[in-house]
Amino acid sequence: MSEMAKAYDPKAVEGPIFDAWTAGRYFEQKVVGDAPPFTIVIPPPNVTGSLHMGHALNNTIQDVVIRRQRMTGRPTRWVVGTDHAGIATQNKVEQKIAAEGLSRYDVGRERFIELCWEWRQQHGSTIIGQLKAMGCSCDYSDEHFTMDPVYQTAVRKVFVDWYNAGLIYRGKRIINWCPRCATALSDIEVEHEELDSHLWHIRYPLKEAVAGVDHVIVATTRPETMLGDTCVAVHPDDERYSALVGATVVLPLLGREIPIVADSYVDPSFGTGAVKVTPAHDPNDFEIGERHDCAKINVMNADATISAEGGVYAGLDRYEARKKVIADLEAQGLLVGTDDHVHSVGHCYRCHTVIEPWLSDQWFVDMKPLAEPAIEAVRDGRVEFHPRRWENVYYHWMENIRDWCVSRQLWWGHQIPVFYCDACGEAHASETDLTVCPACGGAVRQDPDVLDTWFSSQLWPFATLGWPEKTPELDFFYPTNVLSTARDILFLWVARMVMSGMYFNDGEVPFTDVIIHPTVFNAEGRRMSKSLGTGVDPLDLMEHYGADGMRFGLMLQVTGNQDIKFAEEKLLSSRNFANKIWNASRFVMMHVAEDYVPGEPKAETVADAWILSRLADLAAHVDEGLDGFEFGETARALYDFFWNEFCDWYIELAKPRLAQGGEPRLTVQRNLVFVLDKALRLLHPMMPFVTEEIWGNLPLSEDDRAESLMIAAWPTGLERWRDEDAERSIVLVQEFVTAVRAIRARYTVPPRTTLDVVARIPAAEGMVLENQAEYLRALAGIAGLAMSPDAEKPRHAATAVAAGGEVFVSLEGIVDFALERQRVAKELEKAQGDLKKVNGKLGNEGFLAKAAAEIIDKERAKAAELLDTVETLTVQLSELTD
RNA sequence: GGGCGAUUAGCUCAGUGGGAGAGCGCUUCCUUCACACGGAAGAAGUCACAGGUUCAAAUCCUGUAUCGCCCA
Repeated sequence: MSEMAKAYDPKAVEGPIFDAWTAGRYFEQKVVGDAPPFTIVIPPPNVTGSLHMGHALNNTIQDVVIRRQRMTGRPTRWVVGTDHAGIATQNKVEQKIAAEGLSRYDVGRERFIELCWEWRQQHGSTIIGQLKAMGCSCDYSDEHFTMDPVYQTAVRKVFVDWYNAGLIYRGKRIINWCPRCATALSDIEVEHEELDSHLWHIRYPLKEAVAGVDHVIVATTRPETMLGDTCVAVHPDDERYSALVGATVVLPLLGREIPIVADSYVDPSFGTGAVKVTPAHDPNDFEIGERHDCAKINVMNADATISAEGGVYAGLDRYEARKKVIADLEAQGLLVGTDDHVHSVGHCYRCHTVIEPWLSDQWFVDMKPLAEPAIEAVRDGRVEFHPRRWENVYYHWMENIRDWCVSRQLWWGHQIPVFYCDACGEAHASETDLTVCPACGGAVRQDPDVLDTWFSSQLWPFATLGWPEKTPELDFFYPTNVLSTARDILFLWVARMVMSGMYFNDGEVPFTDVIIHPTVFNAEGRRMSKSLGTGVDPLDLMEHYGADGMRFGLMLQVTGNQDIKFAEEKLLSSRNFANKIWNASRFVMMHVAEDYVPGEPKAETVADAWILSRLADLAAHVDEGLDGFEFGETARALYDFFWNEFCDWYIELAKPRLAQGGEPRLTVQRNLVFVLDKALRLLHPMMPFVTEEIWGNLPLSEDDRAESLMIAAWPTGLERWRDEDAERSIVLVQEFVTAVRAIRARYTVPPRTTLDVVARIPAAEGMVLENQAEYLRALAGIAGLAMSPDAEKPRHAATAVAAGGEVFVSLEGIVDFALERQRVAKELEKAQGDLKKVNGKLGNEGFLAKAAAEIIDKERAKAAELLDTVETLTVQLSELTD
C-alpha cells in the first residue's frame, strides 16, 4: 500500500481517478440487467455555454442520485448532451463574422449554417469537459445534440404529426418580437420588468361635436403607437362616454378618421377611461380590433423603426418617434398632461432588448389538448415534484396555457418542414424534403423559419433514446426516473417534455420525479450574472476547494424551500471535511499494517457497539434523505457522523486497544476498516474523488472488494448493529470526559498533566463508567479515579455536573473560588429556570390529562434530574466559601 | 392585482407541536506520534411583530411589516 500524503490534494487525485472510471467504462450502460433501470436525462446545457453555479448545483444533484442508484446495482444511465441554442449560437457566429465585417446575409444561409456547425465543433464541448471535471458520471460515450441527424428526424416527425393532427397552425398574430435578435419569442421567453415611465394624456378631436363635446382624451404609455390607432374604445357602461360611442375621431398628426367603440375590456378607472386602440401593436388591442372589425395597421419595421405607414415619422427609431410624437402633440396643444407611471415592460430573455408586440405570420402549437393529460399525470401522481409545492405552479400555468409560438426568424435550427407551392398555393408538411408539389407537381420552397429550440429540447427524454425508432434503449430506459432542473425552465421545458413525452409514447410520462432545485444567488442575494460580473465561477471554486469540496459545499446548502445565498465558507468547511476524512483514513491505514487480517466486525466493547449502531443510523438517514431528495440533511448527517462521531470519539476510543496489540488490536482494526468502508460508500455519491482514492487502498476481504468504489455495493443490512444501550453508555462517557476537560480548560491545566478525579455518581451510571474507566483516563487525562454514589468532595476541588452526578477535580492551590461561584451560580440559575418551567407543566392538570403518557414520563424524569442538579449546585455554591 | 417563499447566534442557514442547533467568525488554551484544512474548552439568540388555536407554539391559524421570486 502506498504512503498517504499528510494532506488531501484534490489536484493530484481527481484526474487519474476520472481516467480510471472512464477506462473501466463504469459510466456506460448497456441494455442489460435484471433490476429495473434508473435513468436521468441531463437538462441539455446550451451549446454556447460554460459551467455556471446553477449547472454545478444541478449536476451535482443528478450525480449524487445516479451514483447511489448505480451502487445499488440497478442499470443506470445518465444521458448527456447539449442543445443547439438557436439565438445564442447564431449570435456567437454573427459576432465572429462581424469581426471580418460580414453579416449573415453576406455569407448566405447555407454557408452560415456551416459556420454554426464549425463553431459547434470547436466550442460545443466546453461544458461537457467541465462536467467531467466535476466528476459527473454521465454516459459520455453516448453524447447527444439537438441537431444530430437522428434528432432531426424526431423533430420533423413531431412537427408533421402535430400538423396533421391539427395541433400546429399558422396565423397572423401579435407575437413578442425582439428587434435586436430579429425573431419572434414565445410568451415565456419574455421577462417582465417594472420601469418608471409616464402616462401621456392626449386630446383626440371629434370630427363633429356630439352634445357639445368636441374631443376625447386618451391616456397611453406608448404615444408613438398612435400612428397605428384604428379606433378609440370606452367601456359600454361608462356614462361619461355613452353619447360618444359611434362618433368619429380624427387621429392627430395623421388625420386618419377612426371610430369610438364600446368594449368591456376597457377599465373605466384607468386613465381617462378612454383608450386608443392599436391592433397591430398590442395583444389586447388586437382582440378589441377583431371584435370591432378594425383595421390592423403595422407602423413598425422589424428593426423597430417606424414603417412607411407612419407618415413623416417613417424611418425613426421607436424611441425617437416617441419623442417627436410627444413634441408635435405638445406643439399642437394636444398633449394635455403627463403623469408619472410605473409599468411592466417585456424584455428579451437572451439579449434584454425591450420586446415589441408585433403583428406577423407565425407558427403556433395548440396547447390545450396536450396540456390536459399532462395535468392529469401530475394529479394522479405519475409525475411527482420535489418539493411538492411546485405542482401548484405547474397546474396554474398548464390550466391557463396559451398557444405556443414555435417559429423563429433564425437560420440556425430545425427549419420548419413545410413546403409551399407557388403554382397551386398548397402547403405540405413533410418528414422528408420535398422538391415538387405533391398536389400539382410545381416547384416548392420551404418555410424559411426555424423552430424554437425548446421545440426540439422537449423531445430530449425520448429522442436521445432513438425515438421514433423503437430502439431497445427506448424500450429499456423510458420512462426515465429523475429530472432535475432549475425552476425557471419549469414551463420552458419540463411541462413541455411531459406533454410531448406522453403524446408520442402512448401516454407514458417521460419521468417520474422532478426535482426543482434552489436558485443559486450570490452572497448579496443577487442573481449571478456573467454580464454584471456578479457570478462565481465553479471552475475557480474547484481550483480552491477541489471538486469534492465544491460538490459537498453545495449539497450542504440545498434545502427544500429556500434559495441559496451562496456561502463560500461552506465550501471551505467541505474542503476541510475532505481533508479530515483523508487523515482519519490515513490514521486507519497506518494502523492496519502487515499484521492485519481482514475479517468481520465485532461489537466487542461498548465503543464498538456504539459506533456500529451510529453507522446503522447514518445509513438509514442517508437512504431516507436521498430517497426524499433532501440533500442538505443528508450531507449534514454524513458530516456529523464522520467528524463528530468517527473522528472525535471512535478513533480516540480505538487508540488504547490499537496500542495494546493482540486480539483487541485485531478487533478494533477490523471495526475501523468496516466502519470506514461503509461510511465511504455512503459518502461516495457526494464526494466521489476522495472516497474513491481512499477506498481503493482499504484492506478489504475479497467479498467486499470491487474494481472501483463507484460500482461497489451500496451498504445494506446495517440495522442489525443498532444498540441503544451502547449509545446511552457512550453519551455518559462523553459527558464525563467533557466535564473533566472543561475543568482543565477553566484552570488551564497543561495537556500532559494528569489529574485525580473523584466522582459522586449514581450506581447505575457509575457501573457503566467504571467499565469504561480506561477510556475516561485516556480521553480526559486522569490519573487517580474514584467513583461511588456517596463519594466525598475533596477540599479545594473544582466541580462539574455530569452523568447524573458530580465530578470533582482536586486542584489544590489553583482553584479560583470567585470564578467557581460565578460559574456555579450561573448554572444554578439556568437549572432553576428549567425546573420551574417543567414543574409548571407538571402542575398543569390539562397537561396531565391530555398529553401523551410518554411525554409526561419524560417531563417527570426531567424534573427529577433538574431537582437533583439544583440541589447539587446549591450545596456546591454554599461550600464555595474559602 | 394574484400567487409562492423567507424573516432563528455577528454572517450563511438547519430545525415543524413537547428540554433552542450547525458551519464560518469570535474568545482562551494546545505545534501531544491521523489531521493547524487540526484538537480542547467557551461566549453569543425575548426564533420579525401582533393576535389566536392548544395542556403545550420557533413549529399550526389569522393579520401586519420587511425582503425575494413567479404570474397577470
